[in-house]
Amino acid sequence: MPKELTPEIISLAVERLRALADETRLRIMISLREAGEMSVNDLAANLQQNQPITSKHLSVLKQTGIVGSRKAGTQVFYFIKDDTVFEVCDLVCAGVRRHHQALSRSAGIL
Amino acid sequence: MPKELTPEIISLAVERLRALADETRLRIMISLREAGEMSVNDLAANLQQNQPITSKHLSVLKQTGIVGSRKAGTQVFYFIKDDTVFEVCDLVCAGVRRHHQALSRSAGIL
DNA sequence: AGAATATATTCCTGTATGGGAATAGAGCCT
DNA sequence: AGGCTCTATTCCCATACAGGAATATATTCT
Repeated sequence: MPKELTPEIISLAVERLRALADETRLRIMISLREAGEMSVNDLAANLQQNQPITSKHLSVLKQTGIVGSRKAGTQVFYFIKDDTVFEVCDLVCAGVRRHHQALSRSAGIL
Repeated sequence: MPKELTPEIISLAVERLRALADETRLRIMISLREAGEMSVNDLAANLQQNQPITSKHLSVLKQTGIVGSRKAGTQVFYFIKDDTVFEVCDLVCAGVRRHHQALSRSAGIL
């Protein structure tokens, strides 16, 4: 845990966690991680989701500083701005796996 | 990112992120990290929150495997079960700080 | 058993939010 | 300018959820 855990930092951390705690947004992050950068339409197609919804989710991610954007003509390319979110995802997934396996074990025992 | 990112793992990761993405629950985690383990009432007092609310949040954290509990008489002591959440918090807070500082800098320039 | 304490659960309410549909805005092209 | 493509925004609806109050459950003690 960081040195100074002020209420403001806590609040911002919650905001960032909330931004990641959504399936569509997490899938956006996964796509961006793989592709480097993507336009809104490409992302929407990749997620099999509407363009407006994709755009809205991207704005949430951008607001918290997780992703950035680059304009190229009529398109807007989004990219991951803060690489630490990858480590966050890795850690969360690792924890999920452990918990999942523990549950499977106890279910097997029962 | 872990090797196999199945829909199930993604869904579980979202569930765990959601569990952390709440100010009260994050403060519970901070308290537990500092104290090792705490009873529900102690936590409620520490958070200056009702006992039922604290209990409800603890059940959310427990459901996702983030915390565990130990019964001692009429009391129930909760403790952190998955240490990776600390690293998650550290990473998120670090990212938040960077973003926050970047915003401060650009605000100073303007 | 009855009282007291500690925890969990239920019901209710207001708010926040994800998704859908329609629309507005921005930039390129002829 | 007009049309076209891409993106952002708005409105609406249904759902989820945090918080509060009251209550139920469990355990210890006399």
